[in-house]
Amino acid sequence: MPLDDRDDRGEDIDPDTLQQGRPARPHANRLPRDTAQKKPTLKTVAELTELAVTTVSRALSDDPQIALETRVRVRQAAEDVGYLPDRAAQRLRTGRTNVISLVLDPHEEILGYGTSMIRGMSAALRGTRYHLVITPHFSDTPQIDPVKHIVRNRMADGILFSRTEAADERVKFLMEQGFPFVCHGRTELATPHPYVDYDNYAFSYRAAKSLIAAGCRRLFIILPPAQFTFAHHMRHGFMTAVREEGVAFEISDRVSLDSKSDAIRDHVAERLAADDAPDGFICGGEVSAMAVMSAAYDTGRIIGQDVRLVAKQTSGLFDQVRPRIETIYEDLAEAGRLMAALLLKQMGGEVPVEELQALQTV
Amino acid sequence: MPLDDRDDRGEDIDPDTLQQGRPARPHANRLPRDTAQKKPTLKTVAELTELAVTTVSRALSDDPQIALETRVRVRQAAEDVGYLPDRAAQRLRTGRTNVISLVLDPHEEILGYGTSMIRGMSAALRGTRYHLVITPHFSDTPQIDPVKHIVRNRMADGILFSRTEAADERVKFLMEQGFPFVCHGRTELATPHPYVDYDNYAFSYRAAKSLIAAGCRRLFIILPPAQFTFAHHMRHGFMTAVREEGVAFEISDRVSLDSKSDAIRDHVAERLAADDAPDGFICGGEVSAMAVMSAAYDTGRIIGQDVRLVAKQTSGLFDQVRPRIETIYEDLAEAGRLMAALLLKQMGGEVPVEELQALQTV
DNA sequence: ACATCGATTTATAACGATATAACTCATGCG
DNA sequence: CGCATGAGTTATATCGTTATAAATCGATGT
Repeated sequence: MPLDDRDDRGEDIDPDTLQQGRPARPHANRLPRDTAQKKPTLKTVAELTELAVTTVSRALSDDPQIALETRVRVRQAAEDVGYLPDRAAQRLRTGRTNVISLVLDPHEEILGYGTSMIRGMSAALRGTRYHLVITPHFSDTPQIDPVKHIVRNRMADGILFSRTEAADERVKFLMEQGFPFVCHGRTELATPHPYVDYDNYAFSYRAAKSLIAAGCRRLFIILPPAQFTFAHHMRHGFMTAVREEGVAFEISDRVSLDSKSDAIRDHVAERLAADDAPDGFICGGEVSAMAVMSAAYDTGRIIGQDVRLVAKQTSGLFDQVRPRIETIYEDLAEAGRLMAALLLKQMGGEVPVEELQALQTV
Repeated sequence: MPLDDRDDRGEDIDPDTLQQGRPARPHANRLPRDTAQKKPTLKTVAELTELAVTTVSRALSDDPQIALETRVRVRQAAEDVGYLPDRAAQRLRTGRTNVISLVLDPHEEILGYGTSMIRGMSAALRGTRYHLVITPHFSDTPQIDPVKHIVRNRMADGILFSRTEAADERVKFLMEQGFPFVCHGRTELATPHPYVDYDNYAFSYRAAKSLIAAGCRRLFIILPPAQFTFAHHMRHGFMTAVREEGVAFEISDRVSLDSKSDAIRDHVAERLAADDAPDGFICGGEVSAMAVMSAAYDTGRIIGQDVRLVAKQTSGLFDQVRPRIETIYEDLAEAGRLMAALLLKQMGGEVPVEELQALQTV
């Protein structure tokens, strides 16, 4: 790899940083003396060192064929003129972008979601040649659109995404294309694929057991929309627990974790007002948990006494929510770290797909 | 502009989308017949139409010099083979990236913040040649690092960012470089620059007036860290109101909007336990408002009775928070829309800087 | 008939990097 | 003395696009 252009070590102090009145001219020279009227390229360094462009290129990528002394000299010259390789040219020639793209739906439920995950991914990518960029995607267009766009335009060398569906088009597409990716959540496709998932079966199993142990006799669970694989996992864990214990239950069919929070609140409030009102709630997300809490409040129920609630916690939000509720933590920063790590591993060379799968326990 | 590569119209139905067992081969042919063993380029289209590469290029960019009939023919042929211009090559040749970069700090306070803003920006960019990508930045490294990186490596044609400081290094740098940008929030630099800001003076002025009108006699405001310009605005609005009304007040010096929410809660709880406890709180952010609420709860205060709270609302969170609190809304989606629009205007040609400044009223 | 013009189309040269193959030139060995 | 060896360096071609200048050709005007 040529000059490490990732960390902008702050060694170039602009002396004119304080000159306010000066009109902005495009790409004003950064160096005190007018060494660089325009951006330095390999040619610039080549002329400076009286070597061929090719030699400079190889020297900068630490090719052992180039004499060590030459490599040092070139590296020094390159740094002197502030040479940075042109990403576009590198990309055109090599087909590599040095970019990893996270396709993220800045959905309401995303609250802490994206944040922590991004944090983990950035951490895992720090020190590598790769940059993380986020491509926003909104649920009003097909999930696969941004993915196709990235692949076709080679906007990245690898893709990360979440909200994986049981028959995920993105997974199919990327597998076909042989394009590196790791997704958060599994599919139910026959072909194995790389993923990082959280044990949502265990989550709702444990949540249900906990509610029942606390005395709840009618459980209500709000699931993700059915197309997401983890909806099945959550349902399954929930069903196993309620069957084992033989308590009444309901699975919301009118609202999902992705519903507007007002809709969730209204629906829950309605159910709470009924004769057969549930006394225990399970929410796989923070927004829906807030909605359940407001519904309880609005109908005069006290959380922790009249009704109980177990929610999945992915941010620090519930640390400040009162009354306190029971939460089960999903470490999304770790998930992000893992996803990026597995992607790197995958791009590093042929790896059996089993080594690219990870399940986070609750 | 050549073929619109933004919207992946879903016209290519992969017939083998269901073939699971098939091993993934890199960039398998998408078309039924093996027309394209490899990615089609201008050359491909040129051969097909028996025209020169140059002609095809110009035809696709709707050059009036090319006969209309030819343009139509070329466009058709390009579509037939699924031609998409190579971004890297375009970028190398033209120096344009067709990318706009939002540098975002996925900070805790960001909750709804980023989400809405991104939504607005995406909306404003829809239908243009530009793509929005988000470059995450964490507060443990200088704010200017990712900006420098983007400019030096020409990772984008324009930059958007938030959390503007009074003497913002990024603004200075970008002005010097003549690089297009719009920031959320103003600086206090002498040079005027493009920005979109919210009237935070009015926010805290109105918040304070409202609390006083409701009977509060000792106001407590939690400000952003002092380096951010809007900290000054908020302070000023607050001070004006309390002076006009002659009530007691305190400005938190131990915690800021960026403090960990636990720290805010502990501090507020401490103040609430004191003899001279405040009875009215103003929070410029959602996380800190939650912290104030939990502190009130933990010390046995009832929000809306014993103490009051006015918070800035940027997401739907407070719709579900109970008891309800008074909020003042800041429309971040609109801010994002505006920022992107002003950036486009700026990149479109020389525009007086006054036309690139916007202030959102409360 | 010939220069000129307008409407099209095209050849050529970049943009900045790297993969490939070829070139130097001193050294070692038979 | 000639030739293979190999370390070190370099020339050339190419990635896919577009800016620039030039070429083609029938039609027009004098």
